Amino acid sequence: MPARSVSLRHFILGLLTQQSMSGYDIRQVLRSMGWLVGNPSFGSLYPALHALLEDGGVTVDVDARPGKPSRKIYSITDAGRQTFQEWIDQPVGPYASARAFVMRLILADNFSRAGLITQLHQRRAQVAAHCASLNQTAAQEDERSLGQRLALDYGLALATTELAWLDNILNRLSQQPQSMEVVQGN
Amino acid sequence: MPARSVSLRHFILGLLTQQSMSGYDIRQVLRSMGWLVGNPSFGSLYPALHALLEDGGVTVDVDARPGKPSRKIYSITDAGRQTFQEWIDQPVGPYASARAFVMRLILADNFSRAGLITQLHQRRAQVAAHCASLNQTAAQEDERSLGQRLALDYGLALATTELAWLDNILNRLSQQPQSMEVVQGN
DNA sequence: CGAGGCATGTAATACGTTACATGATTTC
DNA sequence: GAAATCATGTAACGTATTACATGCCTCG
Repeated sequence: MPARSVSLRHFILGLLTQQSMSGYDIRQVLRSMGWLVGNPSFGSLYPALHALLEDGGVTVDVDARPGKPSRKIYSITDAGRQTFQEWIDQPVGPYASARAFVMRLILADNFSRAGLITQLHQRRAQVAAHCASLNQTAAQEDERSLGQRLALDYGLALATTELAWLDNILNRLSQQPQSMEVVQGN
Repeated sequence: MPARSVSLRHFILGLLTQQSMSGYDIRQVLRSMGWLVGNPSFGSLYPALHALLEDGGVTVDVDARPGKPSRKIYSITDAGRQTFQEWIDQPVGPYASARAFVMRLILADNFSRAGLITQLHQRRAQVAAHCASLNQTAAQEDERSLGQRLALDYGLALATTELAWLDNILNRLSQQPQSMEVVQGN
């Protein structure tokens, strides 16, 4: 019973809670996010879907369109929903990458509002810890190569921005607890 | 002849160009960078070193310290240096993650100054492209979930910061072409 | 004397990428 | 008519994670 990270499978489930779609569609969504979630190839996408099928997390409907290549539309089952909920409810590990966080962000609609806020707080704590650790490393008076100094500076710049962003969103969320249009201002 | 990314092996080689060290030491360096380069476990570190040994990229010296556990100090060979140079000279792929970039940054000392600037420019171009792609996605008037809007906003915030950071460093590098203390001003 | 750090390793497993394979349709 | 897009899939390969296994030293 290994505590798997296995994000792709769960991510697919998350997308399917919002809408039934084909493997190809899923890839389009992923692509539209650019780098953010990586560019999973079909070689990982289709096997993931097949695995989900076997586990009973999804069902297929073949959409045979005369003339055009037929599509396989995957829909999530109740079991799939439950699996997904269990996954998303558990806190992200302390070393979660930005990518893992973004994936959860994209599926934020599947959180309760409170769940979303919890996720954001957890991320905040982790980024803050990362920041502190970088600062600590930077403060050491070891000889350090130019590259290492650059990398530390880079990491701190990004982490600082992320903290500010998180605070910003958390503020908006607590100020306008009913609005869904948190990101509308620009 | 697959164009491998195989970063860990090359990254180890890069570290060894700066100093001979043991597997444990390498892990310490990695740890000191926090998230930036991930936390490769020994399960990947040691096999990587063994593989490098077989390929003749490194040599070992056993440092038997009476009383204490003996350490295996790895040193890079000429062949290893060459392998590393070839790797680092080739441009990063268009989908290189921040992690891949940071790894190259840390090894920046192994670039010529011109090489470093080239790397930074390449990264700049890629981040700019990513940024543009996110903006394009954001501009589409599709219905979009809260999560997707949040993720796009997040990605843009980070990408924008990264662009600014890159410009900043590139400026300093071109203004003070001889100084190594580019990151000294905090 | 127990916890945690130092120091090395192996084996099972699962995961993703790359390349390969197919075939129809739309666009230039 | 060639190239790109839609649409699905398989197989080989390499790689990382996890868990396991060992042993000594130091600090509290």
